[in-house]
Amino acid sequence: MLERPVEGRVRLVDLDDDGAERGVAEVARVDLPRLVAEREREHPRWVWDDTTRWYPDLLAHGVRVRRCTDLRLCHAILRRSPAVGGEAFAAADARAREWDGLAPVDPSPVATLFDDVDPGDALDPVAEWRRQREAIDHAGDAAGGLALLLAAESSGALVAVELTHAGLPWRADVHDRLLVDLVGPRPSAGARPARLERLLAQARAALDAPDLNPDSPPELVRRLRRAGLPVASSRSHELERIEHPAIPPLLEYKKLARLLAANGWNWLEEWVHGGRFRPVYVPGGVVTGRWASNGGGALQLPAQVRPAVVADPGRVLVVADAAQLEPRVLAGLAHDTAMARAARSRDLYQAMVDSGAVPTREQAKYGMLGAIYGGTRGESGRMLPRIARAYPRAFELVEQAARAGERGERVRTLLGRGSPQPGAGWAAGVDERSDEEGADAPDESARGDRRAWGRFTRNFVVQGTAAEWALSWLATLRNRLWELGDGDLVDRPHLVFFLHDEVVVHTPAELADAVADAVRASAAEAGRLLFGDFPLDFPLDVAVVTSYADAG
DNA sequence: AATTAAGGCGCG
DNA sequence: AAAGCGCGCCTTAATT
Repeated sequence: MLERPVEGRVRLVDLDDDGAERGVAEVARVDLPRLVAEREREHPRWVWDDTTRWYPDLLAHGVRVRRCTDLRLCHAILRRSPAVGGEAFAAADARAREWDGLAPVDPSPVATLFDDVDPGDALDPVAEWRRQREAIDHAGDAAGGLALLLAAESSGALVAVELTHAGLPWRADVHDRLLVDLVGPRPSAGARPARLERLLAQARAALDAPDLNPDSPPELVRRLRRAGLPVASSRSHELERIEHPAIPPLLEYKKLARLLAANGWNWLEEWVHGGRFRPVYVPGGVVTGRWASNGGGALQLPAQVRPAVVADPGRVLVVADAAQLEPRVLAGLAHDTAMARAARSRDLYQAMVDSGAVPTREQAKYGMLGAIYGGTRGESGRMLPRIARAYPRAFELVEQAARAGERGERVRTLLGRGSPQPGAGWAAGVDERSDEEGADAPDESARGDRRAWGRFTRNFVVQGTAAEWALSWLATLRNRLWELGDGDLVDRPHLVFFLHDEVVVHTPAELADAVADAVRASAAEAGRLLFGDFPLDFPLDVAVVTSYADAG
């Protein structure tokens, strides 16, 4: 257990499995990396308040740790866990509640450990660790799942910092050439590149609007209507259905303007340094347990710029993504053997067709997505009865999650992550039907609120459990990759990108096959961790490439 | 001048 | 094509 530094010294408390103190050491914070490296040989589990406050500096000193408990992330899970009475857990005493407010820090090395005042300084990690262990001990049937979840979440915290440390290999010269080829040379600040000017001139001429600002949606809608085009918005997919000479240049302008705003030269200057893109990943940043990211839009890297992600000389990228992860997870979650049978095929959707459940692959896909997201209209809605008939257990699971949400109840993932309580004022008016005012409008909107929340909880159980599979995959893979090489983290095969159901590993070329094997073995292991012996496959699409753009 | 909301679109 | 879920972040418009 590492405790926050006081006057430049860090206390290190040795705890045994029962939580008893075996000893205490103190070390100057500048000597901490060396001490951690020494103790790491015994493979301890490091317990600390928050990985973002400790690990960047350790990595900067070349120290990688095998496992940890991140009290901040574990606290966040437990306080929402129905199995441990989350609210009661957090409210146990004022001290416990203070952990609610602890925010991760931006993991620029150096700054973190050495800030004069840190909200974490007031917290007692030993006490919190004991509270958490006690909460799990009293979680009954849910204890095993929660323990696995907390371990996986903590391992994810290590991966997140390692991803930032290593960075995604990024060729600024390739990116620049790509931009120049698309829009022309970089103009002076504030000006439009040549290609955009040409497209805009065409659109302005066709609309007879010489001063049109195409970046203002309200103005664009006004101008289009004035030209006789009955549009409700300026969204591209709506414009695509219109036949008019202004539309093609406008659509092309929007596409390129978007690329330039999100991933143009400004982005390149701000986010790529020394041949690496280093976004900040935020484990647990999404309610469902998915990661979020901070800065640079890491989880929205457009396919358009992926050619710039290029392995270093002598290295390759191993890109792997889990095929049709959410339906497979749902099959396991619901113990739906018919669906699991389809999930044993490489292409789950085609297998649904082959078994006679639905007529076409497209319909299988939309039907399944509709079941998971709560679609009611279009092809999704039409397929639901077939899905319900062919896969009753899976269907019933998501239906129950939706109904629970509509009642304002909480749902949980396989390992026990709980959905949030609907906010104050949620579905207001629905219980006030006795009011003789009889306001219909609040009732209507309350019903809409309930349905929407039901779609959220329906999706929560699937997306959240898929996130647990992905975390388990990541945690297992991290350890296997470490064993494949020698030296520092970035000298070995190491993770450089993670995107919900997809990973990118940067590796010496000669280890590519071993990495591909490790990626697949880790996926199988994640399936066993979550679903035990239930027969379920998690096939991956794996590509060994020089550039990210060449995968998939 | 600074902050928030809205519209839009990229990713899974 | 969108449909149904979850995000981050850009620009412009509205509000404080």
